This record gives sequence, C-alpha cells and structure tokens, in this order.
Amino acid sequence: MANLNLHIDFRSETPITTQIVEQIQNRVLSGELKPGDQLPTVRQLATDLRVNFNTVARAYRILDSMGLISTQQGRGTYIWSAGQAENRERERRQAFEQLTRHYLRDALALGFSMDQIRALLETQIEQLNHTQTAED
Amino acid sequence: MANLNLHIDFRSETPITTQIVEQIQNRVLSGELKPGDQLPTVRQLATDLRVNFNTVARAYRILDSMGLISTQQGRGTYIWSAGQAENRERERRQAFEQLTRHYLRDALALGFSMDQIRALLETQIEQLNHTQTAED
DNA sequence: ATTAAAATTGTATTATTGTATCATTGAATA
DNA sequence: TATTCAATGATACAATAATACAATTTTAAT
Repeated sequence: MANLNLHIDFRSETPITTQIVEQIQNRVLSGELKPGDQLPTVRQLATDLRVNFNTVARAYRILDSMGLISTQQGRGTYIWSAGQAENRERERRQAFEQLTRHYLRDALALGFSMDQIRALLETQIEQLNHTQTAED
Repeated sequence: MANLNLHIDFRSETPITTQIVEQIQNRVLSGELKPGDQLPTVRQLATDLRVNFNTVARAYRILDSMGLISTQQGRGTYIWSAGQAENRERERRQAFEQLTRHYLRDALALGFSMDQIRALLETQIEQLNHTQTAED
C-alpha cells in the first residue's frame, strides 16, 4: 500500500478535502503513483492525517469522479489511470499553477512578504542542493 | 474542552468582542491555556456568555489573525501558540518554512525547475496586485 | 471445497462547527 | 430630530465529524 507522504495544513485556507485531492492528483501527475497502485484505506489515511475518515472518503470520491482513481466498497481504492498523454502536460502545468497559487495565498496569509518568500525559496533550494551532493 | 470562565460586562464601554479577545489572550499569556487546548465552540461559549454566537466567532477570528488560535470549520478552535510574542513569531516562521518546503517538494516532483518556479511566482504576484487594485 | 461468521472497506445520512452576508440596534453627532 | 456608523444579531451556508449501513474479502469450521 503506497505511502503517500501527504501533508495537511489545518491552518490553510484550502479545505482539508481539497488538500488531499490536489496532493494525490500531483502524486499521479509526477509519476509517484502509478496505475494499479493501491491507496491507503480511508480509515488508515484518516488516522495518519489526524482527520475524520469521511473527509478522506470525500476526497477519494472526488478523485473517483475525476476518473483518477477507482474506489470499490469492500475492496479498496486504486489508481486508475495516469491521464491521457496529450492532456498530461497541460494538467501538469495546471497543477503547478494551482500549487503555487495556494502556496502564495497561505504564505501571504501568514504575514510574509514577497521578498521573504523569494529569500526563503533560495535558501531552501541551496539546502536541497547540499543534501543532494552530500548523498552522492 | 477548556472552561474559560470568562466574564462579560454588558455595561462596559469595551465592546463584547474586545472583552472576549482580551480575556482569552490573558488566559494564554498566563499559561492557563496551552497550545493544543480546544476552546469551546462558538455556540457553546456564546450560550455561556449570553451573547450571539457571531460575536464569539468574531472574537475567535481576531485571535486567529493574531496567530494565537486556529479556527477550523467543522473541527473546532484550538490554541495555536504560547502567548509570548517571541514564541508566536518563531512558530509563524516554522509554519512558513514548512509550507515552503512542501511547496518546493511538490513543484520539483512535478518536474518544474527553480527558474520556472521563480517565474511563476512573479507572474502570480503580478496578477494578485492587479486584482487588488482593480477592486478599489 | 463449502459456507457462514467476522473483519474490512467504502457509502449515506445526519449532526456539529465555523463562515459569510445582511438586518437591526443604539449611541454619537450633525 | 435625523443621520450615520460601529457593534451585535439573525439567517443561510460550507466544511468536517459521528454514526449507522452495505458490499466485499478473509477466516475458520466442517
């Protein structure tokens, strides 16, 4: 059962359900989740995220209606498709824009300035580069 | 659920909302309320104080914007940080760094480069400025 | 191999909790 | 006295949680 490594921000302006939907969507678009992969049960993921399992179930149902996953009562939830190749690029771009929009909204809501955002991004990228090279 | 034991003076010059804000603030500063503690629901506290629940909700929202509590629709209201301005500032910073880490992780996983991230951030900030000024 | 009970998994419905918008009140002021 | 505006209240709404349910799989007895 795939470890999704999702992160919920309870203070975010984005509802929990939406956060789950978007992050699973992104995992599929990035290839971290592949067709056939089984997702955690609604109760398991809910426990991990410290959320009511109905919230996860709602997210799964939305993803199901989007055709991204297949939920089956009594069986579990599986990744359905990786999307059509021609739409893939557009969807990836849209996900990127949405991700950025929400990040900006939450960072600004926390009271940080654009300059501070730029600065922290550079700092963290620097750190990532270091840990990467250290692992080589 | 913490018993706040607040007292409202209806004859006071100070608005009810302000009285609630200040008293909860004091409970946090004095350590009577600790991070993670759940506050009464807006309706429960409103009943106790014999005021409209919107008044409590307003007070909660102010405390939220101050970074003292976290209000979550459907879940309740929780103390977010210890009252010392110093602690609040540190926790705000930590939240910002975590937010940014997760954003970077997801954006990079989607296959976008640091240059693309920088560019999109600037674009979206530009758009935000436009919609803001357009609303004036 | 069969089958029935138990466990697991998602679904449906209702209750709870905070949010948004507009209406009302009452005191300050022209 | 009339007007205006901040504070509060009323109402409808949106997000999440609680509870009971239905479908499927698993387990164990025969």
